[in-house]
Amino acid sequence: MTSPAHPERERIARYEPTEIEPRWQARWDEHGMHRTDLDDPSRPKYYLLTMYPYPSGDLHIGHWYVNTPTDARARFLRMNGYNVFFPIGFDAFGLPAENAAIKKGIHPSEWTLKNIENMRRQLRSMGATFDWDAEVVTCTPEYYRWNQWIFLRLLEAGLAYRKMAAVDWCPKCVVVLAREQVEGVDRVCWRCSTPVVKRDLEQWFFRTTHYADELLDHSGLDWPEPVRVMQTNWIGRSEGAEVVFRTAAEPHHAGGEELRVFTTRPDTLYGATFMVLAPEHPLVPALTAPDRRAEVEAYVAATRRASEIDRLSTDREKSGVALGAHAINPVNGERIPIWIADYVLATYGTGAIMAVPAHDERDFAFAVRFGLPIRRVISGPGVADDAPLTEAWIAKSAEDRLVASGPYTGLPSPEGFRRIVADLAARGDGAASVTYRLRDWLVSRQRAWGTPIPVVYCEAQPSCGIVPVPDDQLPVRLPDDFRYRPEGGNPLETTESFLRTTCPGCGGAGRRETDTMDTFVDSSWYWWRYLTPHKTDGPIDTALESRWCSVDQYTGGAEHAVMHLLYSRFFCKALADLGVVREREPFRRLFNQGQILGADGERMSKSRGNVQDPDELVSRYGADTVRLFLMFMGPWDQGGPWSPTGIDGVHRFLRRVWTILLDPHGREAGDAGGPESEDPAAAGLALRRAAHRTLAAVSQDHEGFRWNTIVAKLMELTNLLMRHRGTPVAGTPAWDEATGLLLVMLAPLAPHIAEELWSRRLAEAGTPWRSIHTEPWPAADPALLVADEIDLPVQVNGKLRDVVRIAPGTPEAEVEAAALASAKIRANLEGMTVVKVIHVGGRLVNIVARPAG
RNA sequence: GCCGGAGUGGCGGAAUCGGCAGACGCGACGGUCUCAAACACCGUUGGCCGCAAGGUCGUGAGGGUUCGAUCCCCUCCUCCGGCACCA
Repeated sequence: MTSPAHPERERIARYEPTEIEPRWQARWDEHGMHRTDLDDPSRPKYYLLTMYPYPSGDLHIGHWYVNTPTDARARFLRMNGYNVFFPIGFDAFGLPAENAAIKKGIHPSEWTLKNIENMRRQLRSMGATFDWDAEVVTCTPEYYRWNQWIFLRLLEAGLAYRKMAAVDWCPKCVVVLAREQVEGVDRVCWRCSTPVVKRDLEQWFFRTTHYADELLDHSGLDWPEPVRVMQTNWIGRSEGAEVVFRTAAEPHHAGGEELRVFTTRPDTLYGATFMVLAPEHPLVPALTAPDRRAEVEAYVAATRRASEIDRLSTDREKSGVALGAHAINPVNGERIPIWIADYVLATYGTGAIMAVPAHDERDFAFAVRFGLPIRRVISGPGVADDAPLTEAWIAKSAEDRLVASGPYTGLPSPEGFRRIVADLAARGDGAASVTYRLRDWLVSRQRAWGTPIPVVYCEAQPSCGIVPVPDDQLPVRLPDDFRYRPEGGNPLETTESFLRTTCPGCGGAGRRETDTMDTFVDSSWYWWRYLTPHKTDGPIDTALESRWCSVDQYTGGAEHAVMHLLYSRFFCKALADLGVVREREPFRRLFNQGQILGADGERMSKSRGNVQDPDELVSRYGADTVRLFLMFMGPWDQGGPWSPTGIDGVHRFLRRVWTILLDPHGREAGDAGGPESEDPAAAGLALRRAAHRTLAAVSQDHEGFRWNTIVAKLMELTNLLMRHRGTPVAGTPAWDEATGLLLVMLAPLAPHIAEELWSRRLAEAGTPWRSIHTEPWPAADPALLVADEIDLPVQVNGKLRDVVRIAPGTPEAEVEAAALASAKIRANLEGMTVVKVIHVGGRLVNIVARPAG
């Protein structure tokens, strides 16, 4: 590297990020620069939240992709005068720790805490401004105690309750399986390949449906439209009616049982030609005729092996079985057969539908498959009332009207809807009703590595039943000594020290609940805990919550668009109603960054072996280069497969900045004659203009998280400075202004190199050190943003033919005259007649012309 | 399958109130420096035709609206995220 032939380049030290970066990180720590004074009233607050990571063991490049741009925003906002709170923590309960524990025979807590230790170190190497004093680790009793406290409050409020629900069960491992543990189309256990079965268990739920309508309301939230749409569809509000059918008497069944169906189209009630129950519907056994029993039971068993995604696939051929029973249509007394089919879900509506094949696609497919009657009861304008149907007729127009519907025949469809519902309601055979696709949140997990659900089953005689653990006995701690047994099962069920307790009600024998909570519970309120992570007399400091919430900006992956964000919104509303917090919405503004995939285009995971280790890149290029490269790769919301191609370009850019700042007068061997001939004053003005244009654009790009274009613009400015290096412009006040702005603009993105060069600049000027990260973000000078001439494209029939140079504000007529005067344009208009001239002010002129004659 | 998103040079991407497609970077090619190489710096770089001037095609495919479409509408293809026990 030291060639005597290059004396110029030896004047400055080489850019050595591995030397610079740890030095500044230590200095920032010493100065406590990133500890937020939550009580500072002098500056406006800004709560910047990034989704906390799962401590999987090693940081991969995806963590950098998620966190370093957010850190750039934190730094940018501080320079803009905000008191920024930017905390970090660990989402520390979950399945991988249990898997590791089973594999290595260690306690999941040991595995988790070790991972956290390593990840803290790696996170620090980003040079991110996390406030580590606020750190939260959800697997600590200090944290999960308050999960339990919140659970108890929800229980008291009737927002937590128990009911039966089906789980996927591996009979061989004797465990409940997560969805990702059920593999393949034949749905077998990931460990032992045993076919998975459904098992019904009594489980705990949170009543998210209580807030369904409020959750549909996203007003006042600055969230990406796709997320709002996905949540709206997920909640899936449907307005319709419940209609009460009754079962008919059969040799095997007395009849008269109520069968409630939910329908969004009560106006098609006369078209119901059969009824379909979910195979899990409680009346199925009673309704099944003896000669159908074998077939029905086989079908129910088969359904319980299928996933919901398969069941709802419209791609698949419809399947089902008739029960050999009938229902009576309340409007016309008609007997229609009752079937079961897996496309009807027990968890939606009433678990039963009236099938109107003429006007529902799924029912149509089912009727065709099984030869069931299809009866048109809605027709449109210009269509015969009995026109045959080749597909379901779904609300073709506002003028649709009822046909073959008894007294309702001829009514417009909406009117028929209202009248039929009103008449059913008057007779007690139905009522208008709203159903949601959203289900209550099943929070029970049959796992050992999670928050114990704080209830006790009293085993005294007489029994107190299910007794909540009193607040003063919280936390219910996980045992330190549980063992995963080779024969499987939830270890909590066999850990006597945990299991055996006394009933808080009567003091008699009691058994602890062994279900733990879904880890989404942890992540549904962690941002409040960041404000006071060690508070012991409650989960949340209300005064700080009032002051700091809602979160001003939340950033995280789009994979959380629905569940995590919806659960968090549910928690916020429930806790607001309980008086624990004041705000009803947790996150005012949301941004979804994309995901970095492995080089193979698949999600990065250890098992796939496609994980990119950032440490390696950091030691080779430095954190600043890695940060900048991730921001430069493309739009932040896009993500994409990992490829290091191009990281050298970003590194070269930083080296050029280094060279420009430390050696402004140097020349490189390959430099051309250079712009010495240029007028230095004019060049200086051009430089200032470029710097201020860059500043204006960069400031704007920050608001939209457009890191890639910020970096590109800084590169352009740098290229311009490079051209003036070694010319009389270098070292002038214009040069100093431009290089100063460059450093300030670079500071949020590449904080170490900016700080280093800034400190040298201050030292050279004899000014005492002040961190560049406390510099105020400058405002662009509007006078320098206006160009003194514009190159205006001129088109003929939409094709670019010439460019004319005009002064801004030139009157339209003059611009058009100039365009028409151009020799190239005249040549293109040869033999043509100008039809019209379209002039988009300051943007372009388009001359529309036709062949003459 | 359903819901949501994305397809632009050899590669990552830029430009969307409908107005110069390809900014910036990688790679490649040529040059300066060097005994040489590396580094650094300067220049060229969408395809096709042309010595050039210039022309022409071109933003996943096909159609439409418009003076003008990467951008709006319709149909289709591919990939990514989610689908309720991964986080």
